[in-house]
Amino acid sequence: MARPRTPLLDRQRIVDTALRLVDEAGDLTIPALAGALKVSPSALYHHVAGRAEIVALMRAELVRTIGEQSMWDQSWDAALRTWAHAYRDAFAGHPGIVRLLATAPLAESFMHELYERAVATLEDAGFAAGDVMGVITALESFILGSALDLVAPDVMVDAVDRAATPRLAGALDAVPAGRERADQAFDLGLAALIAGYGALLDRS
Amino acid sequence: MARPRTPLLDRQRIVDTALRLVDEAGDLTIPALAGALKVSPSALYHHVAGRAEIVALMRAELVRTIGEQSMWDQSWDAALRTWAHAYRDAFAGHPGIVRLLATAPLAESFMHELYERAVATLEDAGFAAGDVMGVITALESFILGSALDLVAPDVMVDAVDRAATPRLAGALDAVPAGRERADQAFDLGLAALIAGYGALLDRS
DNA sequence: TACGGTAACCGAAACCCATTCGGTTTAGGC
DNA sequence: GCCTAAACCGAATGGGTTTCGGTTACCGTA
Repeated sequence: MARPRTPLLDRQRIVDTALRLVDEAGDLTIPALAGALKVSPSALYHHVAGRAEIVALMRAELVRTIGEQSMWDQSWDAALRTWAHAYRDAFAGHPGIVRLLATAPLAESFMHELYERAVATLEDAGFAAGDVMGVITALESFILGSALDLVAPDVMVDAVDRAATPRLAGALDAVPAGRERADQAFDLGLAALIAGYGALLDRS
Repeated sequence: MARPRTPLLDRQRIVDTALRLVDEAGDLTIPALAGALKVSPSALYHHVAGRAEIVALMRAELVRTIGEQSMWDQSWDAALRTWAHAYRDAFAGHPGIVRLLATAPLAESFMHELYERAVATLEDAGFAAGDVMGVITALESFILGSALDLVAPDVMVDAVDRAATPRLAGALDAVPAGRERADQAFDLGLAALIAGYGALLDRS
């Protein structure tokens, strides 16, 4: 029980296990992670600087899966649509992680390639130079907000007072439950946002 | 040092102090809150169920300030615009709080009145019954995502490699710093989203 | 006015978490 | 073969949330 003949840990194994753990448990604690790796908590600190770095690695892993798709050789609106869906699907695939990532900046160095291509696509499509980052940022805000909505518990339809708020109650009756509800809202919002971008483009 | 002649605590004082504390310190801990109230940590538990309830009360307080404004006696698009700005301004006024609220559901009972009016406004404007909640949800997602963007640290312009990602670097040059950057992106996205909603309305 | 129940506080303790440090064993370069 | 550095463990530290028992004060009731 000292140094093992073959290493038990490496960064990749830590990240993979952390992702799995967050998916299952919904949160990330060092003791639980160490337990899943059959290792003492302190052993982790020989491979990562701390919990914050593990979260950063998880985000990098997620972003890597997004960047693997090639989407920028389409029209700007199709590209944005594909990007947004890939982005959100990555979150949807690991529901527990959104909470962890929401409280830390999205934009980091491993995003730069992605941004480069997005900027090029939008500028070439004719968006004003001063608008391009705004278009990207607003879309990202919508995606992240939608990812949070995705993991939020369902609105309790039964909890609304049908006498006090009848029209809300009626509107909720027309809404599906669970994942499908969030999906519909996301698709609707994404379509509206991109339609609005199109109108912006026509004016410039 | 037992029961004081006049109570030191009540829920309102706890919430107010918690809000102030989050604004100043950026996070909320029971010891710090108790210290600010000149009270022992355990005393808080006679007035609130726990930390989670304090966070919920803070959200309720924030939402209350949003709901105080009357905005629903305008056209639907002006109403949504006013609502979105009020919503986000509430977050912007208490930057530290976004992080706390992002990790918990938005929709709670004290939101119902607000939703009722929003639903009525949108339905009366002609939105399809099946779309109304989606319109509201997508807008909220955008607002919450923008609030997170607001408190996120600035993209480090110096950190982008101008040789590797020249078009990103150029686009960032056209972007202001700090609060103004987030404001621009929010205004752009909000305008686009509502324009897209308008197109949706025309089709139904 | 006396009394009993309840409310508001404190202090200590229990438990969990992230992190650090010293100790032990092994791998790998010279 | 030796010596350094690496990989792990165990214990300890410090901070966080929450619970519990004890003490004093308020308040309704007789």
